[in-house]
Amino acid sequence: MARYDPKAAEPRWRDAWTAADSFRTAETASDRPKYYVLEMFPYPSGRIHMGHVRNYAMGDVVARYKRARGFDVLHPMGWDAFGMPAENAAMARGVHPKAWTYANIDSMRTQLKLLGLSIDWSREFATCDPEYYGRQQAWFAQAFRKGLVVRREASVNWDPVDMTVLANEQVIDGKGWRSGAVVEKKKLTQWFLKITDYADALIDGLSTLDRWPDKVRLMQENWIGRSKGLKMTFRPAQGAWPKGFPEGVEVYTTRPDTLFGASFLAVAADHPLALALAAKDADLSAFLVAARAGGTSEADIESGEKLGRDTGLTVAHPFDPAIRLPVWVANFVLMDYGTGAIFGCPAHDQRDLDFARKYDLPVREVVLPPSADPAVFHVEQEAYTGPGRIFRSQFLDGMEIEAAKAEAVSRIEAMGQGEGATVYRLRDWGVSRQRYWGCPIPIVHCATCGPVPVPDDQLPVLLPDDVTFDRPGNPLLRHPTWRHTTCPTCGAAAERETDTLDTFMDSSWYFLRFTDPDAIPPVNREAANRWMAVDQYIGGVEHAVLHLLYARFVTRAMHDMGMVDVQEPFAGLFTQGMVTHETYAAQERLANGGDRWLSPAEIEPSGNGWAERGTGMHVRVGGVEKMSKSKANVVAPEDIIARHGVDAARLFVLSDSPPERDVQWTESGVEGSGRFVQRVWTEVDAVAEAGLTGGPPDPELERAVHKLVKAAGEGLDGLKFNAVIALYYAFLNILRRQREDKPEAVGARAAALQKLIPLIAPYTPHLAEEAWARLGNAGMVVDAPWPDYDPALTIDEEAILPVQVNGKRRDEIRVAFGASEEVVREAARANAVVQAYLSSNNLVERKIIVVPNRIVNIVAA
RNA sequence: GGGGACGUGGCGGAACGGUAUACGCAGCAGACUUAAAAUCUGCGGACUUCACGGUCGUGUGGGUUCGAGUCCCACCGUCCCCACCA
Repeated sequence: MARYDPKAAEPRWRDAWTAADSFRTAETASDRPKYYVLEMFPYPSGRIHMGHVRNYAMGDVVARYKRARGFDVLHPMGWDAFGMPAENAAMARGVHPKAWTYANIDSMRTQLKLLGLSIDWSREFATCDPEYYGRQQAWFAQAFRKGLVVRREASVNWDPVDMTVLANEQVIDGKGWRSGAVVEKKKLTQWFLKITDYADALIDGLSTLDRWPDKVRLMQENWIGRSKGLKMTFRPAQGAWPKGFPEGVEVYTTRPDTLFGASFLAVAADHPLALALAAKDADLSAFLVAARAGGTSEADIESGEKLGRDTGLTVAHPFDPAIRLPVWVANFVLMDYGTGAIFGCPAHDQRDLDFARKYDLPVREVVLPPSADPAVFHVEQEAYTGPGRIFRSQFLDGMEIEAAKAEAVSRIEAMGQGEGATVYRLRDWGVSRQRYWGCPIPIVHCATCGPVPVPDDQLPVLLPDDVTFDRPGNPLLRHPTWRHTTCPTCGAAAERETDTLDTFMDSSWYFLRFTDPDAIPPVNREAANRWMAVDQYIGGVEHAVLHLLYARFVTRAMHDMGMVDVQEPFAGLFTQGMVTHETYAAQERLANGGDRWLSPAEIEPSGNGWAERGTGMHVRVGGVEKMSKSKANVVAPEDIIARHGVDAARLFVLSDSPPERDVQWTESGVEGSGRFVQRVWTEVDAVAEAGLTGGPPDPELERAVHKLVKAAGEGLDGLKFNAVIALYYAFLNILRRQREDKPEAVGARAAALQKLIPLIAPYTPHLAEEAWARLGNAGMVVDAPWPDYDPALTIDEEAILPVQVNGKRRDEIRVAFGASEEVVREAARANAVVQAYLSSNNLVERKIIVVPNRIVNIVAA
């Protein structure tokens, strides 16, 4: 019997699919339903890694399955091709970012094609193609005209390594998401997309995304951070108030119910009042500098001391002007949230309490916990934030917290000193990047007309090729001629914007462009209506509040600009886990004391451990971690494919763990997947050798295959790839046993295999084609429909029911499937083991619970 | 500090509230082979029993239920997200 040779068969079938153009998207809409499968498109680093294999294998299984199920499938691929690494390569090696990027795309495309993915490559594009970014510029210009794009000076996150601004979402724990450098605050004039205009829509839209993980929806909701409260003004009472503050200070609070507990006001170090006072107060000025220096990393907050300065000013309490509150500047008040000022209620807010204890400010309890004694209740070092009734608060006394909030808000509103307000944590999306390798912002700055969007007939604004990277900073800014142009409106000499767009802009609408990559407008509305929304989007959870939030925003913005009809781009989202591997450290350490990590290729088995290949030195096995160059625990997809075939690799990354969890790559595991491939071939080859027909029927095998078809489809609908593969293994065990027990039942096994092969085709498509041909089928399995099943054959004739007494299994009985409760009850009563157990323990039957076809429980006492 | 997820054999994991540990990996024993590889067969929760069997077992402690890995409460542990957000 011949072994299956993946190395020979796999390229042959890839060529056959290409020759037949099997994955070309249906050009025109049919009466078949549509299905849009998309995996997050890759950054063209130059090499694919196992994470790509897993991501694209999942998408490919879904795409091939839906195709077999009769859907018109759109399954495209492209490249998220702008970004810093191309410029870094230019600076390090003198290669042009464009040449570097396109060369990487070429080699990555070659590698990706080895995976045998059912992708329509005719729709491929890169975001650095002028045909793509030019259309992005058209959208941006239109958004500018609609007022969705604004330019303003703002305090921004500055990455000193990449020398560019970062959006809030791109700062992770105080560091740049790509460079890892500690981010600085800078005042710069920047372009912003007004994502905050969509804060409510983006939160409310989440409730329609019922095929998204709850976790991602929650993360987005928290990121947008909607809170309802009161914005109100405290009027000046005493002190030398600087000019410009006749009304006093406006604060934001979510606890207007605790207004009578106020003991101070605090403004941020960047607050206009603090700045005005500091202008004439050197001591305060020094304090502001120190307060701004405090970081926002975890350690800073943990150890961060509450610091403040009394301004000497006081304000009047709105409900009782006799009460005067001092105004402080405090380091823990943030300028860019709410109004940059708060009233402090130490008894019911931990930060305010810490501050009050430090500076000896009054602590006045106004919320009485249930069943607490008002005469005794005192807050010491822990603020009380739980439920209760208001006391010591005049007209609010006796109210529950929510009622008191409502009452306080309406009184303040009636007094004209404020109003109920909703504030958000979300900030506008700063999209200016001071970099070369990105989409030029299509704006011209004119001395008389101001910023003017470039008209559509002058797009794209092309990136110049002749740029230099010999100095840090933005090459566009120092290009001798590029930025000099004329104003599109008045024709006078003018300058181009030299900032480029955040690359997250590029990935915020590419899924729309895939529906018609050659469209003249950014999006072909008809094509988008046919294909959108993406039915199944698959990618890493690390984009939960980056890409996925931006893409939702841009799609909604395009909708409101009349460009598309969809509002939510991704109807179904799946966040897959990473590929991990054990780590191996050499016995001796590096000079700096760090571990010298060894790659899996550098070690060999030794005793019951590992030794370094060549030296034989003992190897320490470290933790299981995400594959990374720094830990050397990377296996290259090309090597795996060369050794085991791509089908085994695809199968393994899907089989060994649930798809949302990390999967640990092991050599023995992928060998197991290789065995699966061989075992399928063994069964196919055996029936083919025997002539594919003849012999007795095999009802047991037939039932098993109908059950399998049902379960495999249901499992795939739920993306339970690992569970489905386990069923295939179990079925192979049955098939092998039947072949040994009833070798003559060739026709029955051939029939079973005719159903099995299309089931495995989404996972191991090359093997499936080879087997399909060997089974005598004319066409390719890629064009074969998903098998159907007879529901009557998915149930057994006989049911084996465990019999429990008081919840403990004592024996089992066999009854006809679907037998009535009465029949089951009598059979259980008649069971000898049960009778013996009851009588020897002096138990009498009280009740019998029958779960049809499942279990019987005799309740006895 | 706030929010969320998850704890099941040696390992990855499976299990509509209904026989816990399917399937895979590793391991042990055996068959085939001169031998090895490959392949195939069998055995693998703990304690106890010659055996049939019995008792205990899904992080810990309670609860709901005829019945709990699954639902509820508390705790312990691990991981993820957010974070002086008023």
